[in-house]
Amino acid sequence: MPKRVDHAERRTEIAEALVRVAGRRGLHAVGMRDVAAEAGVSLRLVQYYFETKEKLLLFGLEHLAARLGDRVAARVRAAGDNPGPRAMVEALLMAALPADDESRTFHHLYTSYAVLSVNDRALAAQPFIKNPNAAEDAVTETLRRAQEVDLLEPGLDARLEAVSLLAMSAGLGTSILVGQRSPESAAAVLQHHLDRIFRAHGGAASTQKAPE
Amino acid sequence: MPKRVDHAERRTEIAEALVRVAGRRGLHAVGMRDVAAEAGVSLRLVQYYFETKEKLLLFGLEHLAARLGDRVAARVRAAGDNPGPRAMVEALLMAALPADDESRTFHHLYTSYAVLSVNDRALAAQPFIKNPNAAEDAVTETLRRAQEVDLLEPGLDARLEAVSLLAMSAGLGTSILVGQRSPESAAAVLQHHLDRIFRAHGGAASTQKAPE
DNA sequence: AACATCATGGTACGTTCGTATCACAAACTG
DNA sequence: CAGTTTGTGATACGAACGTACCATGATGTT
Repeated sequence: MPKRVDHAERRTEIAEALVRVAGRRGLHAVGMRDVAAEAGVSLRLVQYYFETKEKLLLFGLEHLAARLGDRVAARVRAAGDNPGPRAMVEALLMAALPADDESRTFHHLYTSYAVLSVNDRALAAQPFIKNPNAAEDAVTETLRRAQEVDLLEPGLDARLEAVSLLAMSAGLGTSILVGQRSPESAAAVLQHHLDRIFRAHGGAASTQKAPE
Repeated sequence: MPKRVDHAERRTEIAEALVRVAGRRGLHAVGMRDVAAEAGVSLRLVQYYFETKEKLLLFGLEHLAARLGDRVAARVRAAGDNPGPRAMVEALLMAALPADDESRTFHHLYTSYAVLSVNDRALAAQPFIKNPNAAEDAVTETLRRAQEVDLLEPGLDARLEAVSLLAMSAGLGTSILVGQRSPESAAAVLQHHLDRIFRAHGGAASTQKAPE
């Protein structure tokens, strides 16, 4: 049986098993044995590809962040081949809302990791500062470009608006997660705020009606 | 030694020990023995006053929510004997930001519980829907009163603004918690957004200095 | 004074968890 | 073909955890 095997691929499979089972039962309740069972391999194998649980968790977080990034990028791409600034920002923010099962899991686990990172130096490093900062920069840059072609209300501070939007999106995401708010109502709140920032004008391709 | 003892008081002491130790080491890492040690009692005692760990956690959450409520109320009261709507909203939102150690612990643990509540029906019930809804109602009501005396920019939807503000505050809180943003910068973002909603006018006692 | 009840301590039990160990077959290397 | 490396299984081990059990002194009641 033991043929040569691609470690990276194997690790990814196991990490995805981790994400699945953690999404179902909560990150705190996941053990090595659960991950092994979910991945359909033996406990020993999980140990073999990640020597320790902490390394598994760490890799799981990186994997999760990467997948989240992919997802956002896909949404932005899906907004059209040359999307306007508003459509782009909208896609980015909406992708971050836990609307479907997959993004719900993302949000749930990302928050779980965030909580762990408060007490675990190793988890804190990258994803909770670098990634949000990247998102902030991206939104800021998009807003700046919108400003240059006069698509924004005058007198706005692009970075400040970017931070506000992302904070709002994150906060709304959490309230969806705990069941306080529906995804639709959260999306409406975001739309409303975008309406306030972007100038209303005739024929743009962004504020259509009901998204999926 | 065994004299008659006030159970409620005892339970509160233990719950506060739970909050302290959980704030230090993370909720996931707290066991009965840790709580007992922190409270300076025996393991048996913790078992005696809360038969099961789940009940301890549940009570801890209730206690935390109540203390958080007290804290917000105190901040609002501290805003003056008859604070204007803006000062009131400001106090409420700022109190929710993890600026000092105590509110940092609040935010940390509240988020921990929120994550647990996704998979634990018993934890979900009250605090993550009822309390936020109450806050939302309070802010909405305050904004409505501000509208009546023409303190807001015209044409705003009070409830929508309240939701936006609270979501932003929550999102900023999390980013402070994970170390992405400073409390000062988060406060500035909130102030900026309040400036946009409330009409600028001469002598209010709220929007003092410069952001960043 | 006798007795029930309350508060508390100590400790044992069964489980689960992360990790380590032993064993072995397949695949590559020379 | 011999030998080393690599992938995989089964299982054992020690620690920690939540809970249960047993004991006992203090308090209140009759």
